[in-house]
Formats: sequence, structure tokens, C-alpha cells
Amino acid sequence: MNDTSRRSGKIPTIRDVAELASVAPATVSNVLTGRRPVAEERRKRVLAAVAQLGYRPNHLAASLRRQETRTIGIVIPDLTNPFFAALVHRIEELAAESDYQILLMSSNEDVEQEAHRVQVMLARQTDGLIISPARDDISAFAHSAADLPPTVLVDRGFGLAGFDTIAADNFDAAKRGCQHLLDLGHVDIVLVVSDTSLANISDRIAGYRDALSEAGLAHKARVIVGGFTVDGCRGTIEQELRRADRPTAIFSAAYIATLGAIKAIRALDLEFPGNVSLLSFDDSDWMTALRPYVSAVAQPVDELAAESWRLLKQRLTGTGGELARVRLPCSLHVRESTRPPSTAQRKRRLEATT
Amino acid sequence: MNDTSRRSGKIPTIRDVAELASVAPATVSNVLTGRRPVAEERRKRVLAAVAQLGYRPNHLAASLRRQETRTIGIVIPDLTNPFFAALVHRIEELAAESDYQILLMSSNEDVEQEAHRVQVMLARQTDGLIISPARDDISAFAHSAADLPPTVLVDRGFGLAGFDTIAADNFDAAKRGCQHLLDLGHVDIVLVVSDTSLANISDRIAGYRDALSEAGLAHKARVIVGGFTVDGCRGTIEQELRRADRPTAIFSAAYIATLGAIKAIRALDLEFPGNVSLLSFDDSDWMTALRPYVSAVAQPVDELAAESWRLLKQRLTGTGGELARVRLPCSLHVRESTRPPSTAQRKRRLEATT
DNA sequence: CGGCTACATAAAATCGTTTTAACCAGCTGA
DNA sequence: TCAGCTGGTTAAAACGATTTTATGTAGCCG
Repeated sequence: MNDTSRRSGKIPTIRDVAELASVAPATVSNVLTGRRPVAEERRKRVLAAVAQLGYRPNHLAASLRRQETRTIGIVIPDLTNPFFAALVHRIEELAAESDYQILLMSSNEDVEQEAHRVQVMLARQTDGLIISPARDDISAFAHSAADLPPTVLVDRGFGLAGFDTIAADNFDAAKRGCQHLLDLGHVDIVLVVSDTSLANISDRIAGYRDALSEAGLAHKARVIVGGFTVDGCRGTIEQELRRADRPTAIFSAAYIATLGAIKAIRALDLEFPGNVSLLSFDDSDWMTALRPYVSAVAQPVDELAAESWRLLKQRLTGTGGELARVRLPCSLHVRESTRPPSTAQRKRRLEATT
Repeated sequence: MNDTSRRSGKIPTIRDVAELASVAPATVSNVLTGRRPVAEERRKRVLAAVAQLGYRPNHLAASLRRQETRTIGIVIPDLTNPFFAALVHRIEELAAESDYQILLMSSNEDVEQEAHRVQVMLARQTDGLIISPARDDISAFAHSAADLPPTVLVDRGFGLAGFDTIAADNFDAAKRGCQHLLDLGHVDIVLVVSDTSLANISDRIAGYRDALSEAGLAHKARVIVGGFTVDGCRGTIEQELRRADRPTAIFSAAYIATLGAIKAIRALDLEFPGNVSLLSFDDSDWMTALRPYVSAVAQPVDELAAESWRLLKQRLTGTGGELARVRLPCSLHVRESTRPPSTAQRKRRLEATT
């Protein structure tokens, strides 16, 4: 009755395997990691012992010794936002292909939670970090990039010193979106944003303004802020739509804002594009499920994920060069919610403004 | 020039702190963990040293020694499904409150990926697991529950031996949903599911059938399978709607199916509830953003998350009793997409079937 | 046949903590 | 006085792997 042969006692260690195979623990390690050659005959003995005991190396111990955990931390503001869910999903998939695992945390748009979570990740010796920070400023969780392991900033914090940063080309996307509305003949276009303190949003605002300026309509710019909740956005937009001189087009510059805009339009018994054209920033399956399909600017989520991972991995393997700043282009999907302003719309505006 | 005082050299260890404070490493540990009392004067010296060096305990080493990682693994089929995203989001939040972190992996509905991922988690010594398995059967990743650390199964795998299992009361929810349609006067109700091999789905099917049986309409049951993609569901449903004897109501028993159903209805230029009533399983913000609001059965996602975490934590702290099987009730939100069948609808059916 | 190379293996050091067990001083109660 | 306790302290062991260093063996050459 060999004591080492029972399956369900203690979890077997490399020592148990070594003993059963009559070799040294180092040999077992060499067989399993393949770092050094092991004679075929012993190799087989080791493998057999591993199988018999159901041995699984303790990754913790290996990480400690190797000073590498093959774990990356991801900190995002909110997993219930489909954009971030898709981002994380894709990064996880790619990381897994290279045998990296992810430790996930949501900051809930809160700087303090974020700071705490980053500290936790550091304590856990994550090899790298992918962060979409709550603010475009890392002072909440680090003095400088030097305090952190290799880190890439995605979507937010673009251009921050010391980091690889990746984001959609928000300026260009918003500009093209606004241009599309202008091309249709709209003049009174309101931009709805969740918040103005974030660079990705202000880039969208800038793009919007730039398009208007080029059309000589800089004075027509109108940006309203709805906050991070659907209801907040809906309320703000409802107010806007109740004005006598309401806009002929709404450009909702965030996922939440789009939902809010649609709900607001419905709540006031209006229609798009009849009463007001609607252009969404961020695409989703729902945009082609809604009654009139919703025109949208789509962020390249998969590419953002791929690029984030690519850069981080380069950094991890030391093959990275200069710090990168990557802007990925968005695509504009013109569908049914954006139309030229109707004569009724024009007339309404005219009456209101005179 | 004290060597220990420089900030940005090596990462400080407990030894460095001990040396600087002129105490033993064990004392530093006692101060930081609070397991044993330390004289006030030395306590302060240690704390000062910690602050000066910016020392952060290496969680890896602590985990190895303690045989506890305070990490739980979550394996779900698909993070891009809002249901799972919300579930993970909430679990993460709750776990963080108790200082647990989560290792996240998506199985992509694939048994082999799932098996691999569970193995990885085991190697990483996660204290516990929360899994929504790709099949209602764990044989893919373990022989029995005994091979795994404390594990709860959520949404899928309900009732599997050896696990705490949690799921929405799919049977009751589907039954009530179907009942609602019957109450409105519908007789030809088609149920659209993604797949039939999963228990949560077959429970919905059973609930649907049960409601029909009670109404003496068992023979009217009709279940169609659309697969795990939106387009797959859309195609199947389009086909169904093209039939001369098309149903007067569609009950889409999954998130994907609802999207598919809406797209199918639109694609054929039909309307709900005019041409066909629509009831969705799984609620979301979009249900009240669509033109006629979509009636829906809502799963209690937050409660599912809370209960999963509560049970797992009990198990982790050894305070759990008998293995639990928890069914959480769903709620039915009657909105605008479900209406009594119109006379036109009745007539169409009649003509088709005679 | 001594000495060198090459390779396989064993033994020991290491990673950074926590925990055990031993020690010590001071105090109590018999 | 001394055994027994208590609170505080620390050296050393332990956690489970990998890596370094040392050892042994065989083959080859001059």
C-alpha cells in the first residue's frame, strides 16, 4: 500500500512526483518546463508519475521564484458598458493565447476605488496593466509611470507621459459624424456628452466644433452634458427637445447618451428622423434593431483590444521600442436615423428664432 | 548615503523594512497583519520604515505561505452577453468588498476552452470558483466536485451533485410569460431558443409547454432553435414568419433570440405588436428604448450575483451548511409589444389552416 | 592514461512571506 | 524560592516551485 499512490489525499507537490519517479525534484522541473534535457528513460518515469498523481504545478510558487506571474491587470470604469465588456472580452481572449491570465476590476468611474484597485494589482505582482483610467491623469494611483509595471492606457489618458496609449480617433470620428449631418443640411446640431472632463470626450467635442467651424457655423455649436447615467442623459435631452428652438439633429457622443436620447425622443412622442435626426457614437446590434436603423460612428473595439495587448506584450517581452501613441480610425455607418431636415423642421426653427 | 533609503532601487522586501526598523521580519509581519501584538514603540518604528521605503507586501509570497490566495475564478460563456457582463460586474464588486479579487475567463461556449481554463485556475490556486458551464455537466473539467475548490454554479448546471447551484426560476418565468400571452388571447405562440441542450433553456421550454398544457393547448407548442448568434436566430425566425400560418406571438427565450426576433420582424417589414406580439426573456435598457416598448421577463441579475457570492463566501469561510440550490424569481414587465391578437391576425391564421 | 568536454543528475540556494517554536524578562501565587 | 504564566520578541522552518552550483559519469583526444 504505497502512500504516494492515493489520489485524494493532499495535493501532490513536485517532491511527491520526484519521489515516485525516483528522481530529484529538479529533474521533474526540467521535464515539465523543458529548460534542460532529460534522458528519455527518466523523462517517461517522471511523466508517468505526474499522470499517476494528477500533479499540477503550483503556479504561485513558480511565479514567486520566477518573479513573473503571467497575469495582467485590467482596470476599466464600468463592465456593464458594452464597449468595455467587448474590450475586456477580446483582450482576455488574446492574452489567453499567450498563456496570460487577467485580473479584472471595475473602478466604477471612481478615482479612489481606482487607486485602491491599482494598489491591489501591484501587490499581486501583475506583470502588466491595461487601464482605462477614471480621469486622464494617473496621479490618483501613481506618481509616475515608473511606479508601475508595464502599463498601457486605452480609450482614456491618451498621450500621458511614460505610457503606451491607445484610443480611437475621437476627434476625426466626431468631425466626420458632424460633417455627415452638415452635409444633410443640418445647421442646428446639438452634441450630447456624458462628461466634459475626459479627453476622449473633449476630443469628440473638438471634432464636432471643428466641423462646424469649417462650415462657418462655429457660433452654432451647442454641447450639453448628461452625466454617466441613462436617466441623466434622457432628462437633459428632454429639456433640450422641449425648447422652441430645438435642434434638428442630435449627435449623442456616448453609449449612455444614445440610450438617453432615444428614450427622450420617445418620451416626448417625437420621432427620429422625422422630428430630429439622430447620430450615435458607439455602434451595437441594437442600432439595426430599432425601428428606423440608427446611424452610428463605430469605435474599432476589437482593434483597440488587439493593439492594447500587442503593445503590452511587446513591453513585457522587452521587444517594445519607443512608447507608442496609437489612434485607431472609427467608421461611420449611415443608416436611417439621419435625414435632411424636413421643411416642417426648418419652419419650426424659423418661427422660434424670429 | 544609506543604501536602504533610496526609493527607486529594488522593490523593498519585508527584510529591508525589518533592517531599517531594527526588528525581526516576523515583527514587521505582526505589525502589518495584526496577528500578534507588538509593543507600541516598535510598532511605530516599523510603520515609519514601511512608509519610508514605500513597502508593499508581496501578495504572492503571502499566498504561498498562507495557502490562500484570496482570488476567485469566474468562468462564463461570453462576456459580451450583457447578462454575464452584469453578473461579473456585480460579483467583482461584492468580492472586492471582502478583499477578494477575480480572475476572469470566457469559455466562448466551448467545452474544451472551458476545461483548459478551469485547469489554469486550479494551477493558480484560486480559493473558489464561480462557473456558468458551457454544458450542464462538469465532466469536461473535473471528475467530481471533490477535484475542485469550493465552487458555485450559476445560471447553468443547476442541481449538479456536489455544488451550490443558483439559477433564475426559468420554468416559472417562462410559464408566466407564456400565460401572459395566453391571457391576451394568443394561441399560436412560438418559442425561440438559442439551444436545447442546456437545462436553463429546457426549463424555459418546459415552462412554456406547461402553460400551454394547462390551457389545453399542448398540441400547439412550437419551439424553434436559432443558435448562439444573432443572425442565426434572425434567420430562423424570418423563416417562421414567412409561413402562411405564422404565429401570432413570439416568445424569445434568450437575449440573442430577442435581438434576432426584432431584426427578423423588421426585415420582413412587419411590426410588433401589430403583426406579431413579442415577449422577451432578459430585460435591458433597450427594451424601453425601442419604438413600442418591449415586454420582457427580467432575470434578477444582481440577486443572482449576490447569492452566488454569498454562497461561495460561506463555503470559503467554512460557515456554509448543506449544499444549496437556489432558484430566484424573475419578474414580468408587461409593456407594449404584447397585445391581444388582432382580427386581421386571427383571420390570417384561419385562412392558412383551413 | 591523464585531462578535457559534455551532459545528466543531485543538492542547495532562492523567491518573500507567515508561522512555529524557542527564548527571555518580569510577574504571580504557593 | 521557584514553578508557572504572560506578553513580547525573534531565529528558523515552511510554503512549492525554479535556478544555480556542484557532482558524477562517459566519451574523446593526445
